[in-house]
Amino acid sequence: MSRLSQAKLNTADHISVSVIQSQAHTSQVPQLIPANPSAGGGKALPPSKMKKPSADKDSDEYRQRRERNNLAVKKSRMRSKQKAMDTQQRVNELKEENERLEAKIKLLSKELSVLKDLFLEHAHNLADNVQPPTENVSESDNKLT
Amino acid sequence: MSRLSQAKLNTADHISVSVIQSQAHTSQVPQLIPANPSAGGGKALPPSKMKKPSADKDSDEYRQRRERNNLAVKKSRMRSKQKAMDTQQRVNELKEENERLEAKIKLLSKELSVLKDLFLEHAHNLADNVQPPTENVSESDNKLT
DNA sequence: GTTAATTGCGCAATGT
DNA sequence: TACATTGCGCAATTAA
Repeated sequence: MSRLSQAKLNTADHISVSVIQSQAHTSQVPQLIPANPSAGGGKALPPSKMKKPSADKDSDEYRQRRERNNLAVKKSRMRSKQKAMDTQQRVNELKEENERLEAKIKLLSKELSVLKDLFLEHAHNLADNVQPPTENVSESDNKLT
Repeated sequence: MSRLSQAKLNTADHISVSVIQSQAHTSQVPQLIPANPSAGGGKALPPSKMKKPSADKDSDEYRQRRERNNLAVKKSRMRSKQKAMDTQQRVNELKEENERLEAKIKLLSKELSVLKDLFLEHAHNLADNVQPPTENVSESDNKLT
């Protein structure tokens, strides 16, 4: 279990915040947007327990960690996408392989069918001819067309 | 092409910003964090073109749009994940199917092999016996083992 | 033109 | 402690 805080917050409590990257456009100051404009009464969050009102986010170390995590995230997502593509590729390959195999089965079945027919034919011939253990094989045996 | 602004900004220009959800923990004020502390000189972004310094983000309509988009995003991501799972499932199914087909091929091949052997046997027998239209068939003819 | 769907990205919590 | 994953929201873009 996890993400409860966020989900609760943004979805339920409506306490989302947003910031912008500036430069390319808007360029404004980060703004806290209480999606709950109605909350005129109580302060949603007790400003207590703020160890570093100033530092913390400004911390050099914090930024480093963030940056590294961002890289890790990007990496992870790339892998994820690559994996998905590979899986899709695998599906295509397996499909082809399948068709190949089915074709082979079809061919083998056909061959078998032919051979079996030939066998039946011979069996009939034998049934007619193999009678005379002493002197068989005569023109009359010929039942084939 | 797209996302250039963001990529440029955060990655290259280092003008990232961050905000928090508050409540469950930190609960601080949104803070702009110029990853580029060295930029003491020029104002990165001309504060011009701010139509609504106050409203905009507070806009009721804005929140509605955001909320709708958030839902859409969630939906889209769910679908994406589901699709990935389905694809993986498909791979498994195809693999099984493949094995099934290969087994069948093996079986058919075996059958064919047997029948062919029988045929050869018969052929030899015939070669030995069906000869005497006149009387050539002699033991000496037997080249078989 | 509006809305929904996608997509890249950063943050934070959590997993390893 | 570092890196990897994952859920989430934002904004830009694209597709309906």
